[in-house]
Amino acid sequence: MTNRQREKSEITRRELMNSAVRTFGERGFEATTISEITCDAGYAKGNFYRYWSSKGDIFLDIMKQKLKQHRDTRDLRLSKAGNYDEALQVVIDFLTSLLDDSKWAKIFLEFTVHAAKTEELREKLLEGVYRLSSSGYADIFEPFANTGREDMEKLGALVTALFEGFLIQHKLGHEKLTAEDLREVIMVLGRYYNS
Amino acid sequence: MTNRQREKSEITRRELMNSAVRTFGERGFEATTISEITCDAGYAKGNFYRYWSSKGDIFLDIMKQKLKQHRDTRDLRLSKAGNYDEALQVVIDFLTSLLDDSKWAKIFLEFTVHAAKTEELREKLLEGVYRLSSSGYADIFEPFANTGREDMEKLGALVTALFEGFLIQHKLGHEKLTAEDLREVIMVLGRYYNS
DNA sequence: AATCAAAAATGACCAACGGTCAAAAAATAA
DNA sequence: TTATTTTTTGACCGTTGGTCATTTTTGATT
Repeated sequence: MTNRQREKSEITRRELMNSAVRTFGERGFEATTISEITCDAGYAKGNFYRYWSSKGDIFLDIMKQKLKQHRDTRDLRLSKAGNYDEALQVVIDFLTSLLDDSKWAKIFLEFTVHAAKTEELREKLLEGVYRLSSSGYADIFEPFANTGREDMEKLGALVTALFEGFLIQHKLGHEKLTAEDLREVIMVLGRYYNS
Repeated sequence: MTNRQREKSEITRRELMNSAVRTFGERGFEATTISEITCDAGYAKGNFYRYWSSKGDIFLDIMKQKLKQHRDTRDLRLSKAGNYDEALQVVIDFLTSLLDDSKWAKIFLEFTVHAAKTEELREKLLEGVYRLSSSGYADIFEPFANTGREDMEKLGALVTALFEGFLIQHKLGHEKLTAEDLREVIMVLGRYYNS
């Protein structure tokens, strides 16, 4: 395989990926079809499977990529945090930044529940790169916390649960809870689990 | 239509319904097919649509029925509650009883996320018979609460969000949070929103 | 018992999906 | 020009939810 060939493959891959991001973003995970992705990019359906093994496979790629952006911003700000309350603020801002892209947050949720049905996808999702993990949160809080790691992991899991439950309600069009409410409750829980 | 005919229809409906409950319970919402439901009951596929208009339609029936059982138990106990803390306990026990049937709780969640994609199903789900609604919780807490209805509705929405976020984690096989943790957090939030 | 209309049940059929794969097209090496 | 490898194609497969013209069963009427 020459450089020129590798380049062509790389271009095709990128074209398909861009088309996938656009289409998933417009129509969600389940409603998006492989044909849509490939035809929009100017290719035939079969070509998709040279680059990804399934619809879930490419979505994991997208998810990892999008989450990384948010996390990088968060980690930068986190390096400047000096105490527990500031770390809590950074985490809350991180969640808020996910919510600002609420279309994608909802699509992630749709995919998460879909993935729970498939052994392979479920395992990948638990790896941590793809999800808000409780141990990830624990790593963030532990340096500043008064209580033990166990409590911080629980706090992390609770924050994730609240966030995803919040998303379900917004997916259904039930908007009783605001992002501000979420922030407030996480502060309350954050203090509770650090005392 | 004679009585005998109505009876026969009623029997068929019940047979299909039983088959559906069994199959949904074994294989979840998406994985269950209409053919499975009808063939297991000894009928052809087409007959299903004489009784329900879609797969989602029959599932709503099942959901309503199962939720009603839990709610009836809850309301009975609620009538004996004398103060805010006791009402909170009853609500927590209600959620725990849903969790004890965790297989179905997860299937409800699967369906909820599925329904969010369909205009018709989404609207029905918001009606309240099919879901833990924030106004329903507010009705429960309001008579005993120090704070206003707005706060109680927020508390209700938060409890639902926590519960469903908890379910997502368990669907993925991530069991950092226990039912006991859930209980504890709801107590914390319950006190916070009543002060 | 024979006839007929209404109700109940059937299953072939449809369009759509994710995914497969042998074969064609394009690019490279000889 | 020819041979080989890489890239792309699109017909095809099995499966699904849902439709509907047709058949079977039922019960009333003569």
